[in-house]
Amino acid sequence: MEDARAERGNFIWDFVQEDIDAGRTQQVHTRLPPEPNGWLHIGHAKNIYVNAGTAVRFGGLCNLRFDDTNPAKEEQEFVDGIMGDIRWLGYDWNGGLFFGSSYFDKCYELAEKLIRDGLAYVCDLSQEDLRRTRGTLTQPGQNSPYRDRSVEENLDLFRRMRAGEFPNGARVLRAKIDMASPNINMRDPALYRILHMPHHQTGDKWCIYPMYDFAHPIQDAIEGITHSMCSLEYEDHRPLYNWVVEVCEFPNHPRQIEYARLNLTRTIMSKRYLRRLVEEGRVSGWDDPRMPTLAGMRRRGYRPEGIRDFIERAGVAKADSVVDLALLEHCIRENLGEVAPRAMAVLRPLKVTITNWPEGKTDALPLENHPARPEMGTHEARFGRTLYIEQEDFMENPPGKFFRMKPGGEVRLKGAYIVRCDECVKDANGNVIEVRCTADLSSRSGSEGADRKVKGTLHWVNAADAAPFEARLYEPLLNDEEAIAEEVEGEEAVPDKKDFIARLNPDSLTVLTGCMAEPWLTEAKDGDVFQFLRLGYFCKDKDGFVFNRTVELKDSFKKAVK
RNA sequence: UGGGGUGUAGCCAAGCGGUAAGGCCCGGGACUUUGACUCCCGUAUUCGCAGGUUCGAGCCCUGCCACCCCAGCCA
Repeated sequence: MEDARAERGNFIWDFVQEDIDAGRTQQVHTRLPPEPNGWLHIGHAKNIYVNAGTAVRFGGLCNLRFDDTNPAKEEQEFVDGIMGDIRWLGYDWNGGLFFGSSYFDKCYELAEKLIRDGLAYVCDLSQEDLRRTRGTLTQPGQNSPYRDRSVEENLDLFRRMRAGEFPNGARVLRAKIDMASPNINMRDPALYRILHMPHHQTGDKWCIYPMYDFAHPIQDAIEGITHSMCSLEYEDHRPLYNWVVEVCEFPNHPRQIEYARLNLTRTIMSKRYLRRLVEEGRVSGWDDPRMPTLAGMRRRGYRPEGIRDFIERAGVAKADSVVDLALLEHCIRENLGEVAPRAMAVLRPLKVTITNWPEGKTDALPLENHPARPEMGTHEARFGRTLYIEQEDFMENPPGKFFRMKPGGEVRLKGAYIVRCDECVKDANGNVIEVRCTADLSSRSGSEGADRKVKGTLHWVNAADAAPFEARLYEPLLNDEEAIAEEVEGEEAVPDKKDFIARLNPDSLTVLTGCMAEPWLTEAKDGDVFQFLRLGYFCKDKDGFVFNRTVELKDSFKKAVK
């Protein structure tokens, strides 16, 4: 069954298979081309799945190549973080680690070749003039007055661009294609721009940098990439991609294949805005548990297997889509449910006194770490006269079908005894502060009398052993479009969604204080995840615990106790 | 009113001329030492719309409609 799912293909694999069958592809070779201008988010996980995953599927190679052709936006911090995240997700770059910037010499050389071949020219038009002469969506552009410069003049100018003789923006190297092309990307696109700025890899060696459209196909071709997967917005760039590969006369011609990027409901997936959240201090960093970054999800306790499963189940296609967050949560829950040890803790303690249990006596009870996986062993819970249960697990005047603790009712305390609630004690304000119960001593779990059925089972902790803890409950970073629309600056009738201000759910962070039964929990390592029965998952984090309320109760129960 | 794409259930998504896979969500039931988990069962007479071809169309043809992307010296 696992195999059936793993074998389920996608349209990209069909293309690759066709190329293999037709003999066009010997060994599949793909690449991951992250731009080091931010940390990876869940959307990048799809790109990794598509590219690295395709290499895995066909027993091929995958390179990691940082697409760092624009020093203005890129930083070393991000290249380190990205490598860690890719590894964490479970992928690697068996084809090698590369930097786009290490091809700057080759790009330059090819640019000169294009000039000599009459396929590129130095254009002196200002940015504004260039924009104006490019034409519009419906009108063709006009040839640049510099379009027919001689090869010698172009070469001279281009070399002087490289030598740093001109200021930023003074000139640009353009491909000589067709200003009347209906595809605007083919209207003599810029190949090189002047940018006097040090680069995190090449320092101040260069003051001209190749554009993505020029550099990317060159990098792919040089590295022997057979299939280059990218998102839909590059479809219009494919003719240019092919043009570059052809005019540079590479023997290898990679095939660019586009797919729809991942969108998730209520989730901000724009690096630009995630970056803004970090820079404005609205979150603690790229790894804030509210962020949709891989680092943030890792801190929330999401496991890479769950994320991979999600990406795979969401599918790869060309239709624009927005995947329901519920699918991600389902995959995470399913994965965590399989691997997380069970543990008991109480978030909002309510004191319970077992009146027929002697003061000072404790009973050590074995609890399974995982009900479906006995090999995970057991741990010990100590039962005593004074316990804590969840405040929400007691109701003095419950509606029907309330299976938890109520006056006169019986419930089982998980792994221990069936207890009957005799009375509750209230404070001056009428709040219930203590519940007094009688235990059925013959009903100890595992004993003869234990098979008596009661409808409800509750988790609990022994007051004497309970260790207080704090956990942060985060809701994911939500992008509530209606609420956000109110915050849009300006008064545009139809604000561009790119102008929406990312904002945090005001209730997105709550600090919970509770009691945990098992001291071993506090000794857990960072990243360890535990399922707290019925409540959700805790992940040990560098700053304490992060709590995910991923277990939802059925509506039928919610209605019953409403 | 240019070009490139995409439209199959509430959300994803298979389908490649032979009579609509699967997952999530939702509903019902069984089970249950947590109402979770697990497990069954159910959920598109119909594939953006309209014609046409065919014994037969989600798949082919024609026309229309809707949505997304492109006018950075970003990627």
